[in-house]
Amino acid sequence: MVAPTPGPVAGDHDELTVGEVAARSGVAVSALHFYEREGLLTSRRTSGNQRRYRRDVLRRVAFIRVSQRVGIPLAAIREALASLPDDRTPTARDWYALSAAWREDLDARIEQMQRLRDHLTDCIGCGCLSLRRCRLTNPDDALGAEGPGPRRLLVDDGPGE
Amino acid sequence: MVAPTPGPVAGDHDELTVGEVAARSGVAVSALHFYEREGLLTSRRTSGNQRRYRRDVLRRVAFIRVSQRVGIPLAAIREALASLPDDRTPTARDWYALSAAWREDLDARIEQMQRLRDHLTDCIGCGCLSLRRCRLTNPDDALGAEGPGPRRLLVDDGPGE
DNA sequence: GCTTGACCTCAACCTCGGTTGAGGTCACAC
DNA sequence: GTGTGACCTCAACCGAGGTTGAGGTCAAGC
Repeated sequence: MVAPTPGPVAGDHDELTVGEVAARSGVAVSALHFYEREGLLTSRRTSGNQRRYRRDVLRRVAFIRVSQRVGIPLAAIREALASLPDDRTPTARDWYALSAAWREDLDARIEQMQRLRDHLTDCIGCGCLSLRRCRLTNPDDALGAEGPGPRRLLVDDGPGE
Repeated sequence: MVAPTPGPVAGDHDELTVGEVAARSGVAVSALHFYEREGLLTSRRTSGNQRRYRRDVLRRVAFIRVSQRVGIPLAAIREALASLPDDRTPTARDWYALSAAWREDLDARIEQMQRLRDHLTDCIGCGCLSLRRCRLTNPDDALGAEGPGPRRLLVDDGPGE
């Protein structure tokens, strides 16, 4: 069903068809089209209007999926990828700079999660989760990619309870 | 704008109106309605069909927001909350059991992120991100609440490159 | 030269987590 | 008893991140 059929594969070329990219990356063709529409990928077109990708598209797609997996929205991934050269295959140095930037973001997220883990049980158990002094309710992060809804989590518990 | 207006507040009651819950939790009234429709919250109705919440709804809402913040979908939060007694105010013990279950999930997520962080730079830089042996591409987690799309991240890099 | 599967575009639809607005009711204060 | 603001329901809409399907083209193999 995938590559080793005797169908039309680009075979020995060093450009990849959209189907090949899909098979190798595990991402649906429709998603690759979508990523291209959204400006995360680019492709050359053949005379017959079919997409041909440079091999480094695989690394781009991998970067996209890994980034999404940790909760980074596509818009932010697009911005990050925009720092890569569009006209040539990015070097290891290019990728290094990119991933180093992500590292900071990841560090912050990990720290936030650890804080959450370390205080979840006692905070929920004792009721302070709804108090303004609780560390969990303090939106002190600058990740900018949290979930939907208001940025502040909880603000007040009043005099009661 | 919040509680101390001379408007209609439930005041000294120990039940809360939807507006009071919204003000104290930092969650919009529309979101509270939504949570109730989705079965995450319950309320009593007055003779005039208005919602009245027990005070422990604040802790429920806090739990919902904290959980969402780490990427847990509402459906999973609803299931977790279903383990709380619906007819009485949950005890500290009830909450403890709930948050303990979340802890495991959090531990797994943190570990996954750390693995990602520790291998992101070298994997992307060296190109192994697209290789099947890469640890980042290994979907060995059992979190069940990852992003959309295929669960496997990358499967193959072929003989080239 | 024809078949067949991979490819193309475009529009519609989907889930999630809500928000917005219309049209109407409730309840507290004066 | 009337005004005002908080409340009610219901339906429509939003943005993110895609998928699905219709209708048509391209290209490799026989």
